[in-house]
Amino acid sequence: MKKLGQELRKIRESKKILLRQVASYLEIDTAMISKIERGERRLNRQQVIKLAEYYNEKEDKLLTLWVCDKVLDVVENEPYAKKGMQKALKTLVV
Amino acid sequence: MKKLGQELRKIRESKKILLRQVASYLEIDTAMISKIERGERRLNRQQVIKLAEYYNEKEDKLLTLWVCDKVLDVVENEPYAKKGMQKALKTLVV
DNA sequence: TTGTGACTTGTCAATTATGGGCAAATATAT
DNA sequence: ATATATTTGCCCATAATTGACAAGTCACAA
Repeated sequence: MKKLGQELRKIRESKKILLRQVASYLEIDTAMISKIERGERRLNRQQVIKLAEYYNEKEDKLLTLWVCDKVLDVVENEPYAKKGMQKALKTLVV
Repeated sequence: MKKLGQELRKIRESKKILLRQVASYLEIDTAMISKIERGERRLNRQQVIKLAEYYNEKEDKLLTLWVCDKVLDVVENEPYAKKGMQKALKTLVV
Protein backbone atom coordinates (compact mmCIF):
# COMPACT_ATOMS: atom_id res chain seq x y z
CA MET A 1 0.00 0.00 0.00
CA LYS A 2 2.69 2.46 -0.78
CA LYS A 3 0.87 4.83 -3.10
CA LEU A 4 -2.46 4.93 -1.34
CA GLY A 5 -0.88 5.10 2.08
CA GLN A 6 1.30 8.02 1.10
CA GLU A 7 -1.64 9.81 -0.40
CA LEU A 8 -3.77 9.22 2.66
CA ARG A 9 -1.09 10.56 4.92
CA LYS A 10 -0.67 13.63 2.77
CA ILE A 11 -4.41 14.25 2.81
CA ARG A 12 -4.74 13.68 6.52
CA GLU A 13 -1.85 15.95 7.40
CA SER A 14 -3.08 18.68 5.11
CA LYS A 15 -6.37 18.56 6.96
CA LYS A 16 -4.73 18.37 10.37
CA ILE A 17 -6.66 15.30 11.36
CA LEU A 18 -5.22 12.85 13.88
CA LEU A 19 -4.68 9.14 13.37
CA ARG A 20 -6.89 8.67 16.37
CA GLN A 21 -9.78 10.39 14.65
CA VAL A 22 -9.49 8.46 11.43
CA ALA A 23 -9.20 5.24 13.38
CA SER A 24 -12.32 6.03 15.33
CA TYR A 25 -14.16 6.82 12.10
CA LEU A 26 -13.20 3.48 10.60
CA GLU A 27 -13.67 1.78 13.95
CA ILE A 28 -10.24 0.23 14.00
CA ASP A 29 -7.17 0.65 16.16
CA THR A 30 -4.98 3.74 15.78
CA ALA A 31 -1.95 1.56 15.24
CA MET A 32 -3.68 0.03 12.28
CA ILE A 33 -4.11 3.34 10.50
CA SER A 34 -0.52 4.15 11.18
CA LYS A 35 0.48 0.89 9.54
CA ILE A 36 -1.84 1.47 6.63
CA GLU A 37 -0.42 4.90 5.88
CA ARG A 38 3.08 3.47 6.00
CA GLY A 39 2.17 0.64 3.67
CA GLU A 40 2.45 -2.10 6.20
CA ARG A 41 -1.19 -3.11 6.13
CA ARG A 42 -3.98 -2.97 3.58
CA LEU A 43 -7.38 -1.37 3.56
CA ASN A 44 -10.32 -3.21 2.10
CA ARG A 45 -12.45 -1.69 -0.63
CA GLN A 46 -15.18 -0.51 1.71
CA GLN A 47 -12.70 1.26 3.94
CA VAL A 48 -11.23 3.10 0.96
CA ILE A 49 -14.69 4.27 0.02
CA LYS A 50 -15.44 5.38 3.56
CA LEU A 51 -12.20 7.33 3.69
CA ALA A 52 -12.92 9.02 0.38
CA GLU A 53 -16.12 10.31 1.91
CA TYR A 54 -14.48 11.23 5.17
CA TYR A 55 -11.76 13.21 3.48
CA ASN A 56 -13.97 14.56 0.70
CA GLU A 57 -11.76 13.02 -1.90
CA LYS A 58 -12.78 11.52 -5.22
CA GLU A 59 -13.57 7.90 -4.65
CA ASP A 60 -12.17 6.90 -8.02
CA LYS A 61 -8.84 8.51 -7.30
CA LEU A 62 -8.34 6.58 -4.08
CA LEU A 63 -9.70 3.33 -5.48
CA THR A 64 -7.35 3.60 -8.42
CA LEU A 65 -4.42 3.97 -6.08
CA TRP A 66 -5.75 1.08 -4.05
CA VAL A 67 -5.90 -1.18 -7.10
CA CYS A 68 -2.51 0.06 -8.20
CA ASP A 69 -1.01 -0.97 -4.89
CA LYS A 70 -2.62 -4.37 -4.97
CA VAL A 71 -1.23 -4.97 -8.41
CA LEU A 72 2.25 -3.76 -7.52
CA ASP A 73 2.06 -5.96 -4.50
CA VAL A 74 1.40 -9.06 -6.49
CA VAL A 75 4.20 -8.47 -9.00
CA GLU A 76 6.88 -7.18 -6.69
CA ASN A 77 10.31 -8.68 -7.28
CA GLU A 78 8.97 -10.41 -10.35
CA PRO A 79 11.24 -10.19 -13.38
CA TYR A 80 8.33 -10.63 -15.75
CA ALA A 81 6.13 -8.13 -13.96
CA LYS A 82 6.03 -5.72 -16.86
CA LYS A 83 5.37 -8.33 -19.53
CA GLY A 84 2.72 -10.00 -17.42
CA MET A 85 0.97 -6.77 -16.63
CA GLN A 86 0.96 -5.70 -20.23
CA LYS A 87 -0.62 -8.94 -21.23
CA ALA A 88 -3.16 -8.63 -18.46
CA LEU A 89 -3.98 -5.13 -19.58
CA LYS A 90 -4.56 -6.30 -23.13
CA THR A 91 -6.89 -8.99 -21.86
CA LEU A 92 -8.95 -6.42 -20.03
CA VAL A 93 -9.34 -4.23 -23.06
CA VAL A 94 -10.35 -7.06 -25.37
CA MET B 1 -5.08 -19.07 -13.74
CA LYS B 2 -7.07 -18.95 -16.88
CA LYS B 3 -4.35 -18.13 -19.38
CA LEU B 4 -1.59 -20.30 -18.04
CA GLY B 5 -3.91 -23.20 -17.34
CA GLN B 6 -5.27 -23.14 -20.87
CA GLU B 7 -1.80 -22.98 -22.30
CA LEU B 8 -0.60 -25.85 -20.15
CA ARG B 9 -3.49 -28.00 -21.19
CA LYS B 10 -2.87 -27.25 -24.86
CA ILE B 11 0.78 -28.14 -24.47
CA ARG B 12 0.12 -31.30 -22.53
CA GLU B 13 -2.50 -32.55 -24.96
CA SER B 14 -0.32 -31.79 -27.94
CA LYS B 15 2.34 -33.96 -26.35
CA LYS B 16 -0.10 -36.69 -25.34
CA ILE B 17 1.00 -36.61 -21.77
CA LEU B 18 -1.37 -37.63 -18.98
CA LEU B 19 -2.34 -35.57 -15.97
CA ARG B 20 -1.04 -38.44 -13.90
CA GLN B 21 2.42 -38.07 -15.40
CA VAL B 22 2.61 -34.34 -14.89
CA ALA B 23 1.34 -34.74 -11.37
CA SER B 24 3.97 -37.32 -10.60
CA TYR B 25 6.65 -35.04 -12.03
CA LEU B 26 5.55 -32.18 -9.80
CA GLU B 27 4.91 -34.61 -6.94
CA ILE B 28 1.36 -33.48 -6.38
CA ASP B 29 -2.03 -35.09 -6.75
CA THR B 30 -3.49 -35.64 -10.19
CA ALA B 31 -6.63 -33.78 -9.16
CA MET B 32 -4.49 -30.76 -8.43
CA ILE B 33 -3.13 -30.57 -11.97
CA SER B 34 -6.60 -30.94 -13.32
CA LYS B 35 -7.67 -28.00 -11.22
CA ILE B 36 -4.65 -25.99 -12.23
CA GLU B 37 -5.28 -26.46 -15.92
CA ARG B 38 -8.87 -25.40 -15.45
CA GLY B 39 -7.88 -22.32 -13.51
CA GLU B 40 -9.23 -23.45 -10.19
CA ARG B 41 -5.87 -23.57 -8.42
CA ARG B 42 -2.57 -21.78 -8.80
CA LEU B 43 0.95 -22.97 -9.42
CA ASN B 44 3.82 -21.41 -7.56
CA ARG B 45 6.75 -19.91 -9.39
CA GLN B 46 8.97 -22.93 -8.95
CA GLN B 47 6.35 -25.25 -10.34
CA VAL B 48 5.96 -23.08 -13.42
CA ILE B 49 9.69 -23.25 -13.98
CA LYS B 50 9.72 -27.00 -13.53
CA LEU B 51 6.91 -27.37 -16.02
CA ALA B 52 8.67 -25.20 -18.57
CA GLU B 53 11.57 -27.62 -18.41
CA TYR B 54 9.35 -30.67 -18.47
CA TYR B 55 7.48 -29.48 -21.52
CA ASN B 56 10.48 -27.89 -23.20
CA GLU B 57 8.76 -24.57 -23.28
CA LYS B 58 10.29 -21.13 -22.88
CA GLU B 59 10.33 -20.31 -19.21
CA ASP B 60 9.64 -16.64 -19.85
CA LYS B 61 6.53 -17.40 -21.86
CA LEU B 62 4.98 -19.45 -19.09
CA LEU B 63 6.08 -17.11 -16.33
CA THR B 64 4.60 -14.18 -18.18
CA LEU B 65 1.28 -15.98 -18.39
CA TRP B 66 1.60 -16.84 -14.73
CA VAL B 67 2.14 -13.23 -13.73
CA CYS B 68 -0.66 -12.17 -16.06
CA ASP B 69 -3.06 -14.52 -14.31
CA LYS B 70 -2.04 -13.36 -10.88
CA VAL B 71 -2.65 -9.77 -11.89
CA LEU B 72 -6.00 -10.51 -13.49
CA ASP B 73 -6.90 -12.42 -10.38
CA VAL B 74 -6.28 -9.49 -8.13
CA VAL B 75 -8.27 -7.02 -10.22
CA GLU B 76 -11.19 -9.19 -11.22
CA ASN B 77 -14.58 -7.51 -10.87
CA GLU B 78 -12.82 -4.26 -10.09
CA PRO B 79 -14.23 -1.26 -11.93
CA TYR B 80 -10.93 0.59 -11.67
CA ALA B 81 -8.87 -2.38 -12.77
CA LYS B 82 -7.68 -0.72 -15.94
CA LYS B 83 -6.83 2.61 -14.38
CA GLY B 84 -5.07 0.95 -11.48
CA MET B 85 -3.05 -1.32 -13.69
CA GLN B 86 -2.03 1.50 -15.94
CA LYS B 87 -0.78 3.45 -13.00
CA ALA B 88 1.04 0.42 -11.67
CA LEU B 89 2.65 -0.10 -15.04
CA LYS B 90 3.86 3.47 -15.11
CA THR B 91 5.36 3.03 -11.68
CA LEU B 92 7.33 0.03 -12.85
CA VAL B 93 8.77 1.84 -15.81
CA VAL B 94 9.84 4.88 -13.86
C1' DT C 1 13.24 17.80 33.62
C1' DT C 2 8.98 16.02 33.42
C1' DG C 3 4.70 15.27 31.33
C1' DT C 4 1.60 14.80 27.61
C1' DG C 5 -0.14 13.77 23.20
C1' DA C 6 0.84 11.69 18.65
C1' DC C 7 2.58 8.15 16.48
C1' DT C 8 5.18 3.61 15.90
C1' DT C 9 6.58 -1.07 16.88
C1' DG C 10 6.24 -5.73 18.42
C1' DT C 11 3.65 -9.54 19.77
C1' DC C 12 -0.32 -12.31 20.15
C1' DA C 13 -4.95 -14.28 18.95
C1' DA C 14 -8.53 -14.95 15.66
C1' DT C 15 -9.90 -15.39 11.25
C1' DT C 16 -9.46 -16.40 6.45
C1' DA C 17 -7.06 -18.06 2.28
C1' DT C 18 -4.36 -21.57 0.10
C1' DG C 19 -2.45 -25.96 -1.10
C1' DG C 20 -2.83 -30.56 -0.98
C1' DG C 21 -4.83 -35.38 -0.30
C1' DC C 22 -8.47 -38.68 -0.83
C1' DA C 23 -12.64 -40.78 -2.50
C1' DA C 24 -16.39 -40.81 -5.25
C1' DA C 25 -18.39 -39.40 -9.60
C1' DT C 26 -18.02 -38.71 -14.69
C1' DA C 27 -16.25 -39.14 -19.01
C1' DT C 28 -13.72 -41.43 -22.61
C1' DA C 29 -11.87 -44.98 -25.03
C1' DT C 30 -11.29 -50.28 -25.82
C1' DA D 1 -18.83 -53.45 -20.10
C1' DT D 2 -14.45 -52.43 -18.38
C1' DA D 3 -10.59 -49.94 -17.66
C1' DT D 4 -8.35 -45.64 -17.75
C1' DA D 5 -8.50 -40.53 -17.51
C1' DT D 6 -10.35 -36.66 -15.66
C1' DT D 7 -13.29 -33.98 -12.61
C1' DT D 8 -15.67 -32.84 -8.36
C1' DG D 9 -16.43 -32.31 -3.56
C1' DC D 10 -14.88 -32.36 0.89
C1' DC D 11 -11.63 -32.24 4.50
C1' DC D 12 -7.29 -31.03 6.81
C1' DA D 13 -2.95 -28.56 7.65
C1' DT D 14 -0.47 -24.62 7.18
C1' DA D 15 0.32 -19.92 5.85
C1' DA D 16 -1.19 -15.21 5.45
C1' DT D 17 -3.93 -11.46 7.07
C1' DT D 18 -6.35 -8.66 10.28
C1' DG D 19 -6.90 -6.51 14.38
C1' DA D 20 -6.14 -5.56 19.44
C1' DC D 21 -3.17 -4.35 22.96
C1' DA D 22 0.92 -2.77 25.34
C1' DA D 23 5.07 -0.78 25.38
C1' DG D 24 8.08 2.15 23.03
C1' DT D 25 9.80 6.56 20.74
C1' DC D 26 9.51 11.42 19.58
C1' DA D 27 8.54 16.30 19.93
C1' DC D 28 7.53 19.89 22.58
C1' DA D 29 5.23 22.69 26.25
C1' DA D 30 5.20 23.61 31.07
